[in-house]
Amino acid sequence: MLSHTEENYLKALFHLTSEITGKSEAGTNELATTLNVKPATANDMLKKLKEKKLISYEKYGKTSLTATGKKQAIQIIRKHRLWETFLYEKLEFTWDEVHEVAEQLEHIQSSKLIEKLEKFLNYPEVDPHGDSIPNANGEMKTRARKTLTQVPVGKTCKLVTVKDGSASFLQYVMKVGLGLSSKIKVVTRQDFDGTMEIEVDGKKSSVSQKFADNLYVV
Amino acid sequence: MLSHTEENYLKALFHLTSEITGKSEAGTNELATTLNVKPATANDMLKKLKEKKLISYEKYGKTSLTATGKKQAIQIIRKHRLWETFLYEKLEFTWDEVHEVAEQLEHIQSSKLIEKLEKFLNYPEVDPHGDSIPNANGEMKTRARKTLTQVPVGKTCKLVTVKDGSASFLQYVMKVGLGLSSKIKVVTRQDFDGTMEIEVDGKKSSVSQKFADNLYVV
DNA sequence: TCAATTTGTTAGATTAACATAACTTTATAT
DNA sequence: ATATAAAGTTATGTTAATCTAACAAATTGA
Repeated sequence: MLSHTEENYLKALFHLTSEITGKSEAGTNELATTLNVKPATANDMLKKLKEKKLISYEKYGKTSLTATGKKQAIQIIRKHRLWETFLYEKLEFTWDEVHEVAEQLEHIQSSKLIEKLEKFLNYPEVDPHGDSIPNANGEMKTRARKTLTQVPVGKTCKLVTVKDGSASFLQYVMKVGLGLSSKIKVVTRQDFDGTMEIEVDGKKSSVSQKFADNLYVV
Repeated sequence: MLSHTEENYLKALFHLTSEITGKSEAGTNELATTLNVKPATANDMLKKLKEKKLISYEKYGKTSLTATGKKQAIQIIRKHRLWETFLYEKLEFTWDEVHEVAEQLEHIQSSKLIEKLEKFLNYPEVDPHGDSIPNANGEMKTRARKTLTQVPVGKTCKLVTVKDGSASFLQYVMKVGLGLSSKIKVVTRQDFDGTMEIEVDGKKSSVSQKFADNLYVV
């Protein structure tokens, strides 16, 4: 049985070494920063997690999760995302409120609880941020999050979430007629600077690449 | 902000000094026993809680909650009971499974969460064990509780809750075919030792007085 | 009433998770 | 190539929550 703190280290390591970041190892300082602790503290924990065979770590080297460690990390992420889905869908939390509470709920120890919760939510595959939810075996549809920038001309996609959640950006998004689950058709794209023409509910708009990079779609 | 441990002490003190137990103070050893710690450990915590003005405590004396401490304890109990209701009603947990998981969930810190959960459950007044759920202001309907022992022969009553909530007792209760809201008919009672014959869903069982004393009914 | 039992307290250790300060190793930049 | 910066480590200390062992106070029962 892992402590809350140990679980948080595994989760942080998983995120720091995912496909999205592109890296397969993380540094001690980097890890300490993401967990808001001092490097010395992280160093202590790395030794402990190595002892438990959850990470590969050598003095002055980079750290990565072992197969076992990764498995455990995925289970925590599974719980986190299921709770986020619960908060969003059943308790009327907004997308920006779910994370903080899910950070606490993910540490509740009860396999029955998480299985029943998953069933109650009707086996969702994606959380409110559009991240896919691993199943009980840790298998995860790697629908790696895609931004609007990656959608080919002529195709239509659905808005899942935004990367930058600032009020100013959200207002801009709404001005273009977009909301959660909006269908977006990519009409044209300039090779020069990535500026795109998109169509939402029959309404055409021109948006910059920076804008498109901030929209996650499926 | 209280630690999980501090919250558990307040909760234990509340239960040890409730109307049901009849007492208004608790001893150090008694408290230690219910929390599964050594008296020395409880003693340290009592000093700390006194410092925080959550309990009244004097060296070699008995302990009781202050108004502030009681208020906090009730909020924890409110959370516990709402989570139990959620597990029972929404996640298909059985009667005897809810407590253990609720012990963990009750420590989640988020007033929004508990308000939304209460709304989602449609403002329940009673948890799956029949204990009333305090509202956001800490107000609680104190229903006069009657035990099965007090029901006259020939009468039928409804099971509301149990006095001893241990898993082993709850399993025994279920074995007799009893569940929340079960109708119980008292068929016979021996004057000698109080042993009763009862009927639940047409099924007859013989139960001891001790057993009957543990069942609250209306 | 006073010796025995129960109850409560103190002192001193331990463990997990953090910190600071001083140090060592590795990376980098001209 | 090597001085400097960045990254990582070690030693030491703190706090919260636990323990054991020894001691002190309060209760009780003959």
